[in-house]
Amino acid sequence: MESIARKRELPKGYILLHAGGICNHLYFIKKGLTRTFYIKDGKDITDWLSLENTFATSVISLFTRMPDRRSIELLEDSTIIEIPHYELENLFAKYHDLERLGRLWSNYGIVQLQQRFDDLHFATAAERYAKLIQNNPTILQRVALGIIASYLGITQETLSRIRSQYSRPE
Amino acid sequence: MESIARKRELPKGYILLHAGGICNHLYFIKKGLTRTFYIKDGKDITDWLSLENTFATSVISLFTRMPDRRSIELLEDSTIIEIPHYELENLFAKYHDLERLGRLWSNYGIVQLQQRFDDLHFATAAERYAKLIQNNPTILQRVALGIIASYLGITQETLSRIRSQYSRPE
DNA sequence: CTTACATTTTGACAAATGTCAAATGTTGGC
DNA sequence: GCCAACATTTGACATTTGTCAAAATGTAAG
Repeated sequence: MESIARKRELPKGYILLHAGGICNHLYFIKKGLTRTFYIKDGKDITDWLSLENTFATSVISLFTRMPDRRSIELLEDSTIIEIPHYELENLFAKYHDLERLGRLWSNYGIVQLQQRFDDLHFATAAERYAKLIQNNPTILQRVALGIIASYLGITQETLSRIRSQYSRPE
Repeated sequence: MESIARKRELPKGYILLHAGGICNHLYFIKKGLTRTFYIKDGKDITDWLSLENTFATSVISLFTRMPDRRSIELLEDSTIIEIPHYELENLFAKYHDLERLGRLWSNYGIVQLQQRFDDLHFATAAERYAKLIQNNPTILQRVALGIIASYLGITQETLSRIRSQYSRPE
């Protein structure tokens, strides 16, 4: 297995994936924190945050083998296990049980994405913020507010105002 | 194969999946059109539209085996191929090649969902509408505006106003 | 300790979208 | 053709969120 996955210790700010490229790896975050982001109309949009023991990648690029606008950046010094796309595919082709694991992993990804989709679809900014800190109380200590705001689909100023409501209940 | 999947001719308005239940089927829409929807704060929210030759299901419920708030309703008389969850799993367990197909289908689902997620994340209502009619010019003739609006994450009145802008360019 | 820089908050105002009600348009029996 | 039921548009106004600028706060290096 050591020939397939590669462990890397990388510093805060390191770019795992550059925008406009094809994503050839699945990244497992052993320690640390990444954000997946892209630039739209000059604005920096954070698409996803991956904490320790979760995966990061551009799913669109990994699965379609086409370029994607997303980049992945380390927000802290991190330990990353990177697994090349072709190694995964080889394993899946060779071992039925691993293919099953791959399928279940994809299904789990759909469920997570669907839940975030639902939030964005018809939840208010305040509801989304409440859910985030409930599911992830430590995130505020680790990620700048501007990034959190963009992750939630709002501006930093709006998030700041939601927070000030929060602390002094009417 | 005929013992696994079941073909059904069903009328407009038929409910394929009831809210609060566990979704035990993957539905392939051979002919017709379905919407997946749920009620939030008394409002009817259309989550997904499945045209012919695509699938409909509650992915959350199908994959987690837990109840979900979503229902699936036929918007036209339709021909549905329904495949029970356990038949799928049996096939996947038996045939590695089918498991691969299942995995690739899930990956394709992620890509689609990611694209809709991106739209909702930081595209304006007008951008989302433009994309929908570009990808699916016939949808307006087949689906009521209120449903389209909710699918796009806006109210019917806002959609109506976006449309009137559209027809007379400034 | 203090300067320099980045982050967060606040203010004033603009733009986008929602709400509710009424008017208009469309469709399918009878 | 006419009516009833339903779908769509329009109007007036409220609410939410965004924009831009400035002030306040936090943080790290010398």
